[in-house]
Amino acid sequence: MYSIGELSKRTKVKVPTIRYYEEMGLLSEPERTEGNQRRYDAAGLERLSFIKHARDLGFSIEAISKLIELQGHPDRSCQAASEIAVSQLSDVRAKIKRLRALEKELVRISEGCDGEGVSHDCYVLASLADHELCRHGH
Amino acid sequence: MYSIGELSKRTKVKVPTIRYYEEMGLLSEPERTEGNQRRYDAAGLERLSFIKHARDLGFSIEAISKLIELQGHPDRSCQAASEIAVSQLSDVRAKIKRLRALEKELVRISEGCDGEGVSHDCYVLASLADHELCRHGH
DNA sequence: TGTAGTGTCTCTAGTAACTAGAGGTTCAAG
DNA sequence: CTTGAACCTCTAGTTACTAGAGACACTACA
Repeated sequence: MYSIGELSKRTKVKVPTIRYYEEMGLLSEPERTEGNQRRYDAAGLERLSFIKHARDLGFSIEAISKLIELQGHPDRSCQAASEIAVSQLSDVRAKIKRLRALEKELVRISEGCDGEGVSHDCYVLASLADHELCRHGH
Repeated sequence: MYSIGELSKRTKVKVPTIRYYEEMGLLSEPERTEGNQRRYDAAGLERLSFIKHARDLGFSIEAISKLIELQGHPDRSCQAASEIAVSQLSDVRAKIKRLRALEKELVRISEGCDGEGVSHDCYVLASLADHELCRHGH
């Protein structure tokens, strides 16, 4: 049996975050000692590792909830799981695309100013004030 | 003079967001009609456009505050502005890098499951449960 | 067995950048 | 002069946590 602190060390999830996951229903309520402290078993540790890994991959709490639901029904079709993963992937790709456009624009803006002039002539400020100066859509 | 709704249409910033920016100190308090409604002038419109553009580029409210500060002192060095832009750029690049790693991993995970099996054998679920299955660091 | 020190408990509030809604007032067109 | 859209303020909700207060529990050592 692990205390919440132990679990935290093993999974690298902070203690308050573990309690938060419990409140959100991602972790089921563990046993308690007589003194009301949480004690986790191996299943609790596994579950938390799953959550942590999914969060690291950017899955939302909601998505993780659904995935956990599925895990609990090993006989059910895993289409939903596949869909969640695919949607997460397209999410990530959309973000990358957008960030690349921003990157281009920021490079251009930064290059226009070496920081040695005076605010009045600053290309950074001018670029932000006037969208027309932008080369790429964003 | 523009009403808040007019300003909203011209800048594509939603009305409550404009009020929010005012509360955050990004926009100075505009004049009011006798009936207490906000009325903006050309300067207000320009300022809001600046904010909108910067937000679109991912600058934080805090960063924008600093940039506006600088705009108000045209004689001051623009080094700070340059630094803010550069830091925003490296932020964006870091995000892209991280998202690329996630993308790779998600592609791999998604490809392992066509959604036609059963949850018990699902590669998506297995991958999330076991970090060891991951090829790339994240 | 006593005690010190660390870990844990619950609860509230704060973070970023908004968004939504309630309940009431003002403006502008016809 | 009326009607309906736009506006006002205020509170609370969103996401995924994080921080802090004040109190209680556990463990190791003397």
